[in-house]
Amino acid sequence: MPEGHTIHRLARDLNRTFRAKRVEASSPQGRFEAGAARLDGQRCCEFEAWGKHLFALFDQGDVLHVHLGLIGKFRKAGEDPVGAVRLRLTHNEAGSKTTHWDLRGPMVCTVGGPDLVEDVTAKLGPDPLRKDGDIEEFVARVRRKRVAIGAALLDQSVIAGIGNVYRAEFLFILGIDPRTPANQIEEDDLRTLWKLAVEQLRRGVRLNRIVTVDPADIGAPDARSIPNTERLYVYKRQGAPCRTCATPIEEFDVGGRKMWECTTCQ
DNA sequence: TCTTTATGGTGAG
DNA sequence: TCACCCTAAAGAT
Repeated sequence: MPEGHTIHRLARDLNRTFRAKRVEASSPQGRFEAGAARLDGQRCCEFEAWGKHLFALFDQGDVLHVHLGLIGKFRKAGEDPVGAVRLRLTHNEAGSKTTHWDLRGPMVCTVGGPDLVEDVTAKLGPDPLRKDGDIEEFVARVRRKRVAIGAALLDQSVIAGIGNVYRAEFLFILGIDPRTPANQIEEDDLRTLWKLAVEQLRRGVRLNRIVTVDPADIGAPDARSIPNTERLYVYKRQGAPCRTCATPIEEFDVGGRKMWECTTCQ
């Protein structure tokens, strides 16, 4: 379930276990044996996220780079590895409980040197969840794009961390047709879009799930209490009535991925 | 118990 | 544009 909020939440949770700690690394599945052996026994400085990319920095300069892709998972696990565990990280220290984190099905899992973070992030746009995420950089990058705004929002070199759910939801909330050429959107509207991304992704990190619906819209006391079936405005809701105007939500393709919109509100 | 689908991205053609 | 990667939840049977 990985859009940017998932990766930032993972970095936060992994830091709680591993920051400034010695790490045991292994590859029960065997596909990452050399990399795990290289990291085994090293001290982790910290985990860091940029968009959908996760890094672990080690004190000798080594860097672990993980990208979950569509189906990857990185979770706390029990004593015995289950299934194809690419990488297991363990914190095992006298005086504290042994903790395992298991990585399965990642699109990327590699180890490199100190330049790895820079090499990867040089290709990425600003990340609305990072302190260095720059709104003007976002505006400039979008305005260089002639593709539809719905495609531009999925382009990680324009804005890092947005996926197929958030792009559909943001464009609904702002009343923008996904097919509008990116370079035709007003700068003020792009700034509003960035601020919405900051606010929404922060909520995603806090709740550890994507909830874009305004609680007031459905009479809920707060975002946390919104049930999963009511947490989104348009994503995967084709045929269902728009929560604002009851027009049936439509599904079509934008930028090679499925998109949903309310043709009345957008 | 089975089949389908997915919040992603790359690389071949 | 499409096959592919190859996990696991959700849906179909």
